[in-house]
Amino acid sequence: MTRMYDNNHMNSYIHPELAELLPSELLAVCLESKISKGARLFTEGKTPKWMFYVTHGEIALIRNGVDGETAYLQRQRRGFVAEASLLSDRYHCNADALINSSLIKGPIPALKDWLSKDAQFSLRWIKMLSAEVRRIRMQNERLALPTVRARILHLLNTGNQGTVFQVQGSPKLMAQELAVSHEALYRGLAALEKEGKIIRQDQLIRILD
Amino acid sequence: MTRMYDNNHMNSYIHPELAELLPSELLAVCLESKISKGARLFTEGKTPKWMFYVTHGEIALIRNGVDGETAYLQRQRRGFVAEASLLSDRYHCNADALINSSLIKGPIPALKDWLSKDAQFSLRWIKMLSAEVRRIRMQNERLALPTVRARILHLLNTGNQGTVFQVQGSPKLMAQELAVSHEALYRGLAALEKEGKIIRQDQLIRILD
DNA sequence: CGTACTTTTGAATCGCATCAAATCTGGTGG
DNA sequence: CCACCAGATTTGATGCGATTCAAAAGTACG
Repeated sequence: MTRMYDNNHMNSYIHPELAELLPSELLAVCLESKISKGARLFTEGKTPKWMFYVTHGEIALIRNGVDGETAYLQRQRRGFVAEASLLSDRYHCNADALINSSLIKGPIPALKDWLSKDAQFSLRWIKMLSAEVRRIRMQNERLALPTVRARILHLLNTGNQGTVFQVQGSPKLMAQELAVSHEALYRGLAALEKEGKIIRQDQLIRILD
Repeated sequence: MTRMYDNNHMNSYIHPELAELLPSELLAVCLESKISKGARLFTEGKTPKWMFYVTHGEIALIRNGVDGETAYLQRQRRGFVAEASLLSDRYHCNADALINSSLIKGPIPALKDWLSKDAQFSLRWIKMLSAEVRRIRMQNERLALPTVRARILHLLNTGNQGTVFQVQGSPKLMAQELAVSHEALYRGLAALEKEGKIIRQDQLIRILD
């Protein structure tokens, strides 16, 4: 359950986002790895050694509250995890695999090294972080809405461009992302569908009007 | 009501955070400016020309929902505004002054220029953005909590180190930050005080136990 | 075919938003 | 200095919406 699989040098062809972001020399020292459902990717307080990029699966940043209950800081299905810890001397939260996942990891010392000598790479990194800031701010705005209905509509309107919204993972995960109970989400979606504002088809939600 | 005051070259001595972050040549081309309560600092869709740093006052990032109601993406009393738009070709939201405010602004082309040639500056910028990402993620975690009580406790426990929490601005603004009604916040604080978990003294909240 | 999980509906309860009103506060001008 | 006003703080009452618990129906998978 908590075993890490073997590491292998990665195949850059299949990860365009990384290939565009990282200098090729850096890409060459990145490794592919896998992690099993339930395993811990890194631990709060430890010194960051690797940057992670999720290619398949789902990784969650987790903090444990005083009561022992777990709070999700971020959930990542495709993209960076802990990109904000790159220059930190310690991780600020735990990261667990919610399902079996595939990752690419890059050694942080080398990353820092390149950032400090390759200003163009730094610029790209800044751009990536800026996009992340905007994304999280949007999520903030969403969670500040008082009703389930409003949060759903906000997600449909801003989570995706165009008239079709793709549910990431499952409706239950979507409920967690909206910080509402899954029952409330199901009811909210059903209400919107009855009103003719959306049409659900499997993983897709068609937005009308 | 919407008049901008004159600009002046800034006095770097009084802003240590900026002085540590920016190269001195960049600091030299920054300007001080003031903005009146209610005035708009920048507008969604426009091309970013200036980076802003709030020294006194309060600036809010604002998006208008479909119903015309306003949603707050960020509120800044001291620190950067729109730091995530530095490399964007357009602002992603509006920014208004909630009260008369003092700002320092730096020209974005010069900032970009320096970022692309001064890797150490880029590193510091990355560090600043990373801290912002962590801060907003924390706020996310807070808003995901279902009850007013839990949000208050989360803010008290994480919003500040140590046993004393300083209310930023006013309790009403604190309520908005927690996305609860001010009545609910007052009641929540009163309940916590009656339970002996906190003691309120003006702007300070002493956390017991 | 059974087991585990998801989806859905139902009912009870609780907390919060909202509306209302009273008190308190600081600031302004007469 | 006091009268006044605008806003903040506080308390109360009501209704709605969401959580929670429960249970049924649907679905995937070995």
